[in-house]
Amino acid sequence: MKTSTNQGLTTTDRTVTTYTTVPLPPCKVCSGTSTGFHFGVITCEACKAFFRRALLQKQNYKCAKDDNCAITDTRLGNCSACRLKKCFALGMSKGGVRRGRYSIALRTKAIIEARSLEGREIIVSMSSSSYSYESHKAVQQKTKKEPMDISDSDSNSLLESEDSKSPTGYMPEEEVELKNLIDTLVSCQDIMYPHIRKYFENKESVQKYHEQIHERYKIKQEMFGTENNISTEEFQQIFAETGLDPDDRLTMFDQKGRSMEHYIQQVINFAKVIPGFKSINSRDVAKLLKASHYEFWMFGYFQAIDSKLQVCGGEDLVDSHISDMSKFFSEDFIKEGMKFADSLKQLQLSIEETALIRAILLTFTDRCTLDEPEKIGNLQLKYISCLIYHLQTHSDQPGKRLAAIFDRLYVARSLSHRNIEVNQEFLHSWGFLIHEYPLWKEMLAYSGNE
Amino acid sequence: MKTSTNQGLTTTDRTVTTYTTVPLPPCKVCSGTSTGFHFGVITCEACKAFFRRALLQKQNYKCAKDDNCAITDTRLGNCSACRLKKCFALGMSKGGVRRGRYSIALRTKAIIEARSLEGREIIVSMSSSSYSYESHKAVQQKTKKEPMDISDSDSNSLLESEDSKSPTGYMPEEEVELKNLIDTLVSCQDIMYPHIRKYFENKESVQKYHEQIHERYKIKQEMFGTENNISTEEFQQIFAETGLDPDDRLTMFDQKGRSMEHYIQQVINFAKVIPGFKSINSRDVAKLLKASHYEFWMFGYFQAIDSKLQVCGGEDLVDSHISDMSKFFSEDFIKEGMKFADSLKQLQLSIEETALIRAILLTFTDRCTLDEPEKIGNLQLKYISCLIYHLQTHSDQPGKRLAAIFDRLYVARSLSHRNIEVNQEFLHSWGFLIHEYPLWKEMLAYSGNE
DNA sequence: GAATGAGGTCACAAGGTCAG
DNA sequence: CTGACCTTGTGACCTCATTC
Ligand SMILES: [Zn+2]
Ligand SMILES: [Zn+2]
Ligand SMILES: [Zn+2]
Ligand SMILES: [Zn+2]
Repeated sequence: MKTSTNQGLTTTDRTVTTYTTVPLPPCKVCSGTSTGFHFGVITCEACKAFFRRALLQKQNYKCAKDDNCAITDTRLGNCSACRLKKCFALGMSKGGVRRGRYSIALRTKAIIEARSLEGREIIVSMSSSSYSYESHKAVQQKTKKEPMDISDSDSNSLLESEDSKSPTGYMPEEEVELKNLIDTLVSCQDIMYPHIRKYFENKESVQKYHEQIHERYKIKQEMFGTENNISTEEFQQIFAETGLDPDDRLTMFDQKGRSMEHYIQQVINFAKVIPGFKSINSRDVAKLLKASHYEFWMFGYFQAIDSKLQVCGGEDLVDSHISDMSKFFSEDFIKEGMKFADSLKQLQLSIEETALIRAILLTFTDRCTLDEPEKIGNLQLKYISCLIYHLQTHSDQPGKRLAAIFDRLYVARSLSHRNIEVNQEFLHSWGFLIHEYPLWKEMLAYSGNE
Repeated sequence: MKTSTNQGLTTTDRTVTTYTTVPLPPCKVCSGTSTGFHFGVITCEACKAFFRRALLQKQNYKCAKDDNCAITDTRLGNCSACRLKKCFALGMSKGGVRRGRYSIALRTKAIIEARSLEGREIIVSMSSSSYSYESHKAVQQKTKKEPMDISDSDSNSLLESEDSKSPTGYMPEEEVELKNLIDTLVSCQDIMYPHIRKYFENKESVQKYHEQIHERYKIKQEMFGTENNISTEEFQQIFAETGLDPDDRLTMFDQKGRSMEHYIQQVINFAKVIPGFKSINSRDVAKLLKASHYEFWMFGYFQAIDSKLQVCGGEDLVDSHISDMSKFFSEDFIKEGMKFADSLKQLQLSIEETALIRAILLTFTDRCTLDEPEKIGNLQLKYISCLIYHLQTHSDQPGKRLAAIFDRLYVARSLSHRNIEVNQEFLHSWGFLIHEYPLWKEMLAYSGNE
């Protein structure tokens, strides 16, 4: 009969993103149109064939130039030696490659991780400890064996999407499981950060609160003028010589310090409590918490930021205007953060989404060297599955929304990197006061790996 | 045996196999039998080797005559100097040549473009802006960065056909995408030109309509005789002297003018709405619309023409007999158009094919100088993919049909060139009345390149 | 049944060869 | 020198095992 479906023209149209999943980034080797993971890396059909051929018949390619030719779209001539070199540098290899269908969650996770690796070929190739490939290389389930594993047993099969609809009351076990996990995460968040829910449920009062902060700032401004612009150096000199606190900077520091100590304590408690984290060794937990600090805060408190009024505050935060914050941190960076918070607001995240996202961003395995990367990777997979399930049942465009969320996650990571630098500067200037706030200090001192 | 396995095309038997694409035109240099693209141009083996050799050992050929010898498909007697010159004039060059296999759509596009260049060597070589080689030379998209591109993605307009999935329910994503694009194009056409569909669905009533027009013409003819043959000059003289409209010419002009204004407005709206066009800058859009005007109309309204009765008309057109039209345009040209319309009718184009063809002919990048030729080229590739897909699923001889369609497109382009000249004459004679119809005026004023 | 990636096939265009 | 034919790297498309 008709059959005859799939054929021709597949590749030409892959350029356009598919709606149901996170979009595939371009070929890591040549920037052409990618068609999935090949030998462990997202590449185009051409680079895939090239690499396969290279493995097959060990051609001794020689670069005619300096071994650093750019590999662009290879439809035009390219240096084969450098192309192959780049393939290896990106981690392409024959072994441990995944086969068969991906669950949506796994696929999403793999792509996100690949994206977060952008422009890091060399590092990876040098360090040779490529955790980051875990997810699409030999993700394999050893699971089975282990008796322990995560709150919710094994069953890493996960939703399957597809049916998922349950208007009739009945609900498959897996769905129940995911639903429970979501509820639990939200509850944990509610318990540890009871105020966060208010940002979702009382947006008007939050708005008023922000206006008040702004009001107070204006009054202060009128009383004392705008000449608060004492530089960090000037301030420290005055303080050293006179012991005075000319612009309440120290008071603010202490406020912030106390607030952060409490906040961080709750982060730790959150991690202790949420499903799956209990079984992770504490060294890894500590690393994960430190590495995701900025993002974890941002996705919890983006609604506490008002980029128009340039204020930030809430019942569980230190209220402050950007002019206060910039006494400690780079104003540019603060503004970037505010802009980012704005973009999150536009997404209109729900509290469930927020809790799930925060769980996901806690469990990126490629932020640092971990003792149990697979375990944590599987955990993240679970959270991603929950998010996908939640979107499928609560959004009319789940694929698009998922992509949008992961796009934000991606951007947040780059901000997070900036934050580490900013924190270094902060510590340099204010480290002499930090000893009273050990948790904060530890958080600030995190500089990348360990 | 049977086993329906799929090839590039339908699989009646396995005999078909061959990728019946558009036939390859003869060698651009010597008119011999071509063997594909060589150094960017469709040539024969001989010319390919000749050009390669010429690049290798830079012989200084000298023409014994006047540097304009004809190059023929003979083994001996070709002037090497002129042959090489012609090679260069046609755009042959070593750089940026495609490697590897072609996708069906790309190959089709490349050949079509090559054909449309016939007899234009010199122009191309002078302008040195050889857009037309884009498709087989470094077509590729740098895309990557752009949030980009084309079609579906948001589908912010129009029905978008949500379901659209055919009887059997499931369908691979890529196919769904192509199908959606086709549906969307058809819908756009339906919305902007609601009457076009009637030409497809009520051929009998169209036929009757045409007969009525002819009837009226005959009646008028009997009443007033056939001596309406006042020439343009005579008419204008009478009009200038008396202000009279002896043969209703001015009334017809106004009718036509109003009709065209509306039609062109719908062309613009069509372009605003169809997937992919939204992201093209308006300067390019304007150029494309103007350059394809004639063809776009023809492929939309060929069924409104009856070459036997020599009439043209429909609900959204100005009904007229050839004797009316020839008051404004060259009768020869009108007859050519009618003949062409007839050939289109014989093809029995479906409404989907029509919509796709119209999208394709809007996006030829070699009609004029464009700001974003690659983008538009990629867009056209998309439309061509859709057409190929549609033919594969709806025609029993997709390859043949594709070739036939592109053959018509090719002929249409030459008519389009004639049309530009005809329009110049028209403007010359009737420009003094055109100011009330600014869109029409702009369309008519188009003379090739901006 | 649907999706995915390894491996395979062969269309395609350079570049080379060698009788004419 | 010419051009039919061959060799080679390439990449679009297909098949199939695997996994969900
Ligand atoms: Zn590539
Ligand atoms: Zn090189
Ligand atoms: Zn030739
Ligand atoms: Zn000559």
